[in-house]
Amino acid sequence: MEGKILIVEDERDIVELLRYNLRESDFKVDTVRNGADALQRAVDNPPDLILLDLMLPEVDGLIVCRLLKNDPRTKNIPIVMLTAKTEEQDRVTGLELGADDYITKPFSPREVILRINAVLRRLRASEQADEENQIETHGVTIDLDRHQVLTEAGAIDLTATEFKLITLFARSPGRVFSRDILMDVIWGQEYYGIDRTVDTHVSRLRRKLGDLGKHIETVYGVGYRLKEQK
Amino acid sequence: MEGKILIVEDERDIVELLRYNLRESDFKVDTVRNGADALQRAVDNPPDLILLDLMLPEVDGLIVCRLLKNDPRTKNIPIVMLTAKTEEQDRVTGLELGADDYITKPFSPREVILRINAVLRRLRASEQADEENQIETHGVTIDLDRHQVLTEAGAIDLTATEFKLITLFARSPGRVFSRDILMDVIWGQEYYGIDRTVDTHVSRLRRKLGDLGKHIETVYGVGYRLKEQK
DNA sequence: GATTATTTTCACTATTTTTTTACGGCTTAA
DNA sequence: TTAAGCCGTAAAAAAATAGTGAAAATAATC
Repeated sequence: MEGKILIVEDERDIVELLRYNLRESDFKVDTVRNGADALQRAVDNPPDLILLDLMLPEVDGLIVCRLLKNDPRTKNIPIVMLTAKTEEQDRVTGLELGADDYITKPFSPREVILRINAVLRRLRASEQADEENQIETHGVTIDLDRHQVLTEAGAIDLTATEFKLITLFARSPGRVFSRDILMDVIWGQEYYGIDRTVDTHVSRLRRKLGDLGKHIETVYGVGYRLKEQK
Repeated sequence: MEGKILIVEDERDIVELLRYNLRESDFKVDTVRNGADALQRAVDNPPDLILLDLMLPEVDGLIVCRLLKNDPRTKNIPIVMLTAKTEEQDRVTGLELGADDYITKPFSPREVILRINAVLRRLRASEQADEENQIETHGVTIDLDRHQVLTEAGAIDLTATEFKLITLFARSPGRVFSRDILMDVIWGQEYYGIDRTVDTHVSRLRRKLGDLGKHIETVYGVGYRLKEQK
């Protein structure tokens, strides 16, 4: 048994599609059709993960997400939001309200399964490693609050993209990130770009970072990684 | 080669437009003109992605989509639907069932390519994140996240092909892989090379791996295998 | 609304990997 | 033992991938 998923969705067809495929993948499935029931069920019978539609009747999915994340009894349950493409534009902010991932419609069952697994695994991994607002590596400090990289020589300012990159690298030193993953994590699912773009950012990042930049390694044919410090 | 695309579309002009542009972008293209053929072809000669017109003669594209997603042999093939703008309104709900993306007509070839790449990338990214990340054998660890083989003496860096090889071997210790199978698994079925190529990679792999390399055995007249550890 | 900063794309070069070639040595079966 | 088919591997050739300056496109800011 992989875990228990609570689906919060009002369209029957989608519920059925998801239910069927999640069961195939050994998840236990529970469903409710509106936000009020979701809150209730999450407390009474807490799932391991909630699949939450952004467009719900009555109470908006975003509100539900916020309420779940504000309630100490449910705040630790990961939430994956289902959003329609057209909505996405203005509402991506939903992610900032505590959701752990989002999937844009239309989506294939396969993609849903993969993302759920990814979120659950990420959660397990981070359960031990507590979130910090500073990351130290190779003698420099990445300060997430200040949005700066602090070195002996002084502070280095980075653009938003560059900062996301170095933060991602520094959180998992030694781990290789493919360009696919980088685009997915940093630019999001809706990004249609070419991978030379990633190279350009890495290139500038290396230059700006000076010594730390030398520790960003290219893994030919695979991606990039930050050298682990010894 | 980027991948193989199956176009399901009855209008010749559109087929030609798509075929030409996809080939330009290094996709292999296969086409059928109706739903029944699509189902058949998807099983017989599975593509990496299906471009499916919503308006098909006889069987509606939506039905085809559902059938494809319900058949275990084809359910994992991503589907991008082609829809006319006017249809979109009333049928968006249906589209949300199982497809991975949709494109509204009229569309520019460039947009189609970008979207196809994005869908394929998204799946690759999720898949990659989903992998097991370590294999232990003969006292060394193959770390998939780091893309390195870790030994007591230190980390060994391998090229992409070498790494695929040792990973394949290590996942099935004792099993013999013929050169044909290796080429199929590692290079893909479209590849026509000579078997000396495989030897060259194995040769370099053995050298780079040191002690572990000694455990890669040649099975004369058959192929290679990684010795099972006792 | 203009200006500035950032991001993305493009074009080209540099680098690294992969494939092929060529040939000597090895293994096996009769 | 020996011939015929296999295999190993240097080295060259070909292909693939990565780096990067600069231009173009976007986004952010004043």
